[in-house]
Order: sequence, then structure tokens, then C-alpha cells
Amino acid sequence: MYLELEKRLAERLRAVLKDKFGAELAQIPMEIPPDLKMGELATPVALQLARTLRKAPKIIAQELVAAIGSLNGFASFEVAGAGYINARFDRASAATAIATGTEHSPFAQDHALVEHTSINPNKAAHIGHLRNAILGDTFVRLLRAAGQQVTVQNYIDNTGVQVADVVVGFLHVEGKSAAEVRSVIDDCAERFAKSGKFAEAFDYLCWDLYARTSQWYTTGTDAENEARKKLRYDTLHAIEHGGNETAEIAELISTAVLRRHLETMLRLGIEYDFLPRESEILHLKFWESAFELLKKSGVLYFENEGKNKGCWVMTRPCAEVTEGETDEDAKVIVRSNGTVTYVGKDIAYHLWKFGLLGKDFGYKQFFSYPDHECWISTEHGEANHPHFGGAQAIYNVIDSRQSDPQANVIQALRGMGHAEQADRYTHFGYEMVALTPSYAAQLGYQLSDEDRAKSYIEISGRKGFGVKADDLMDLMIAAAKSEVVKRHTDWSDAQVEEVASKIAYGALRYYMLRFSRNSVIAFDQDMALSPEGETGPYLMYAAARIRSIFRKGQTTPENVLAEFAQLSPEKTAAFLSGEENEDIWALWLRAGQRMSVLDQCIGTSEPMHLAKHAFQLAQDFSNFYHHHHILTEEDAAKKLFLLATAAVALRELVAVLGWLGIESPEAM
RNA sequence: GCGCCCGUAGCUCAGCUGGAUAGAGCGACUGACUACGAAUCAGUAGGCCGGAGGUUCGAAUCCUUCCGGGCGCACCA
Repeated sequence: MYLELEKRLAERLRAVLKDKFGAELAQIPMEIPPDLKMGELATPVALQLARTLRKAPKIIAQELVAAIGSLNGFASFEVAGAGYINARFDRASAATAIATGTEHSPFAQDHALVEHTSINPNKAAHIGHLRNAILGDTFVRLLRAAGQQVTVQNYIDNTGVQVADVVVGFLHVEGKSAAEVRSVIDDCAERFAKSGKFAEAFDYLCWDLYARTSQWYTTGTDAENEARKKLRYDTLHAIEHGGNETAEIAELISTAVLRRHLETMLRLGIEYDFLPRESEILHLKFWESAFELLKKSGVLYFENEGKNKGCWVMTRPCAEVTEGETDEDAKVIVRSNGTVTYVGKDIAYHLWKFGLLGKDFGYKQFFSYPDHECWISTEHGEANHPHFGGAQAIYNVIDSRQSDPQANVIQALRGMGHAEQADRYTHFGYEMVALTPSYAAQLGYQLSDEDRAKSYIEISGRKGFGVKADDLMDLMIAAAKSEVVKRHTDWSDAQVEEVASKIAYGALRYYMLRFSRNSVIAFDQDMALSPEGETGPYLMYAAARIRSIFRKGQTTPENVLAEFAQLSPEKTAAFLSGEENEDIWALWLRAGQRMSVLDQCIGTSEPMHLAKHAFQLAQDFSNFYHHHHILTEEDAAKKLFLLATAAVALRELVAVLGWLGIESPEAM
């Protein structure tokens, strides 16, 4: 509703400005006044134009208001302050629009590709990976809500050094044979399927082995360490090359771990469409095709001088290059030994994402969700498969530290003449997740006095210091359970379990989403699960309480809204005006802002705005709830109106929580 | 050395393309359960928006510079 009226007013103003002053503005600034008493929408456009028109802003504003006349959906316009134009909505018609809730998204119908999660398939997922996946998944939900067609990708680096380390761990630290590794994987799967205990799952076993192997490289004699390091790179190269037993074992390990990652993320409702793997990018020779394109476009050049002599290099994004001089700072893409660097492979991969490579993966089915399949890359795939890649816009959810390589890829695209694609390549960066000192201590980590004074404690997967995602979720569920049990002694165990899980997952997702992407999250379970303050449980509680009103009133939001549509505009307007009803009007207005918040989230690639909006909506409702008693209201029309208010609040809250990937229980 | 991010209330954070009196949550203090769920609500105290310049009718927001903190800048992957 808000977004529609905002656009309508901006359009009218643009026409009036052109007609009266000959001024053409691409954008009419619009804002929400600091106080509802001033109206629902305001524009400082007259202030902005004062200089160019050489006129007092107040005069301009007055002339504009006169020229606007009347506008559908608005009650009045007035000049305020130094030259603001404040607009008041026609409250009854606004309420009708909000109650019907048919506002559709005004966005372009693009095909977007979101890549997130991308965990090295060599150990269990940890809390930092959860932030990545939750951010990515939420953004996917937002794009879909806006009507975009979205494919979700999870890039798997199955031929990297991290996988090699676990292979080295099994084969050389533990001295297992290939057959033994196979049976370990099978045993783990079997035991885990039977017990459901994550501690017995294969990704947990790898977590410890990876940490041990990392240490093994540095804890021998110098000569031993040298040999171990050689072993590490020999293993890596065997995996990259493929077609040997080491590569086969790596494939088994990475696939088994990957499957666990998908299960972990599914707990939070996070699903994927396609899993492109590094191994296919190598074996299907994506790079070779990209190399030709890069050479042809002149983005890459062969360096004959300086420290990069013998390499194919690329100029960096912000580099200042003087003609005739060697650019020592250039980014090496092909090494002097002829092998390609990480950025090179990434360029090839991104050309594929935009459909510019002229090559495709083979596809096979890998993992089934209730309503769709997740596909994985393979050399020789199934004949019938969906089409991936060829997106118009891409979003890469990768932590902020990777901004440099991301910038290199964008630079290459632009250099190849794909400016439009480069502009629609978003590095969806985010900061790390750490732990509050008190939570780290709660998890059993020994902290120094210095650590305790810090505002957060960093985690490290390599050192095995951190919280595994599944453990974290289990801990949160257990904590939620103890609260639920206290309040509902009559519930069955299954009921408690279900509601506690919803609370825990919702609390986790909300906590990962309530901060802006570039702020470090110091995670604390108690803070995330707190029923007070800006948390998931607070939001879920608000929804549960509204549901309980309808249960007790023996009606449904749908019935109430259908009946509300019959109420006369005069009555609605009366119920929405007056000092004592300002809080109700504020709640309706908040409910009408969903689309404009969505617009803001997508425009800034920042889901946090929606999290804040959901919180404010719940807060507005709680406020309303304590000031107006609904079910005992004697005036039938007034009671209907109050019920409609609750219905709208619930519908919006549930919708917004759904976009955040949070399910709200019927009762909690 | 170059580049990116951050510095706002005791703490954790919002503040959209410059705009009206800088906002939340937590914590502290006061109040409100014989009415729809108090896992709630209302209220009070608390800020030279890191410092200094500049642009502007107008700056937490833009520019410059300094201070303080974090992270990138390999022919590693």
C-alpha cells in the first residue's frame, strides 16, 4: 500500500514539476515524517529546488500543493516546516487496500542466481557457515517474493587443499587403506542413521581428523614436516588430476560430507537447486574456453618482464598503469608453469553463470527435497535435466575477506565487454560470526583474562575451535524445550519437541539476520533465545498471541477480513481517527509497508531491514493489544474493526516471518 | 605502501538516495496481571554521532585530513 501511494504521489509531482517549473527530476525524494501527526508521507523536493528555481522553498511548496489538487488515496497535502510537503492518506481507503492485501510486487521479472553456503566438504558445518546460508537463503526468499525466478547454487570446492588434508589424514596420519576409508564412511552413515546422534556422523569425524592433520604438518622434525608438506601437495595434485585412487577417495569423502551439509541446512529450511563442483570445472575444461576468450579480448596479456615474467596476467581494478612500464602489481592468472590460478577458474565459472562461456556442466540428481530435486555437476550427466546458468543477475554470498578476488572477476567481465553483467554481479559480503566470551565459556572453552575482556572471541575451524552447526541447534532446542515444558505441562513430548525446534530455528535465523551484513556478530545463545527484546521468540510470541485471540473468539482472520470488507468507509475512518486510536493507525500503516521494505532490501542487498520491520510490526501489535481489548468490545462494528486489525497484523507478521524463513508455532 | 570495512547512549546495534526534535533492544530505575497468553506493556534517566576542517539553506550521512580498531593486497588453494 505504502509503496503504491508513494509512487503515485511521486508521479504526480514529477508531472506537476515539469508542467509548472519545467523541472525534470529523475527521482522525487520521499520520506516518512518523524511524527504521524505530520502525515504519512513527506517530500522535501521544494527545499531541493529552491536553489535552481531561485525561489523560497515555502513558496514552491505552496504552489506545488495547489497544483497537485486532489489525488486518489490521499486526503490532503500541506506545507510544513521550512518547505516540506506533507501528505495525509485517506485512512479508510488505505485500510481497505491493506485489508485486501493484494499489493503485487512492482519489480522486474529477472532470472537471478544466488550462490551461498559453499562450505569446504571436508568437515562439519560451523556457526559461521550458518550465517552465510541463512543470509543467502533469506535473500532467495526475498527475490522470489518479488517475483523473480531464482536458482540457488552451492559451490563445492571438492578438489581443494582442505579436502586433500582430510585425505592425507585418513591415508597417512591414520594409515588407513582405501577400502578402510570406504568402510568408515559406510559405518558412520549406518550408525548415524540408526542413532540420529550427530557426534557419530561422518562430518564430525572429519572435523577432528582435519584439526589433527593440520597440526601433524607442523609437529614433526624439520625433515618430516618437509615430507608431510610434499605429501599434502602430491595428494592435492592427484585429486585435481582425477582418474586415480586418491581422487576416488577424495570424491567419496567430499560427497559424504556434502550430504551431511545439505541435511544440516535442511533443518533450517534451506534448500538448493544445483551444486556445481570444482572437479567438473577442471575436467570439462571450462578454463580452456575462458582462456581463449580472455586472450581474444585483451584482458589477459603475456608478461615478458619483471617478477611475473612468463605468466599471463591481468591489470587490477584500481591500478594506475603507465604506458610502456611493467605492471609489477598485475594479478597472475596463469602461472609460469602453465597452471591456472583460483581467480582464473573463477572467471571461467562466472562466464558460465552469465551464459557467456559456451559450455555447460553435465547434470545428475543428487538430493531430494519434498517438492524438488537438487542436481550436482558431473562429467557425463543424465539426458533430461533442468537448465542452470545463463542468469541475468548473480549474487555471491561470500565473506567480506574475499572482496579482492571477487573484484578481480568483475574486472575481467568488464574488460571482456560484459559491462552489463559486471554491473549485475553482486558480492553479497558479510562479516564473521564470533562468540561472546560468556558463551565461549559456556561451551567449555578455557579463556584467559584477556579473552574475557574482549567483546567477542573468534573461532577457527582449522584449530577445531568453534561450534558445529548441528550441536548449536541441538543446544538451542534443548534450552527452548525447558522453557516450553514449564509453560505447557499438558503437552506431549512430540508437541514440545516440535514447538521447541521451531523456536530454536527461528531464534537462530533471526539473530543471524538482525545485524547488517558488515557487522561482526558475537553470538550468544541466551541472547538469541531471549523472549524479551529484538529476538525471534518475541516475534513468534506475538504471532502466537494473535492466533489465540481468534481461537478464543471462535473465528478466523479470513472470515473477519471478509466481513470487514462490508464495513462502511465512514465507520472505518472513524475508528482510525482521533488521538486514542493513533496506535491502531500506526499498526495499519506498518502492515502496509511490506512491499516498500522488500524494495529496500533488494535495492540494498540487505535483509536486515526486513528483520527490523518484522520486529516493529510485532511491537506495534503488542502495544495495540495492551490498549484495546478486543473480545469484550460491545460495539459490534468496533469489535469487527479490532479483529480486522489483529487479522492484518497476523497476516503480515506470518508473511514477513516466512520471508525470513521463520515458522511461527500456533502456540508456544 | 595501496585498497576495503568499522568508530553513534553503560553494552549490542539501526539510522534508506544529505532534510523536521538522532532511534531500538539489553542493562538500570518506576509503575501495570480478578479482562483476549505478563515469554507482555507503559514510563524515567542516559548521546560534542572518534577529532579537526570543508561543501550546502541544511551533514551522523558527502569530500579532505588525522586518530583508533578490523580485514585484504601470493605464480597458496
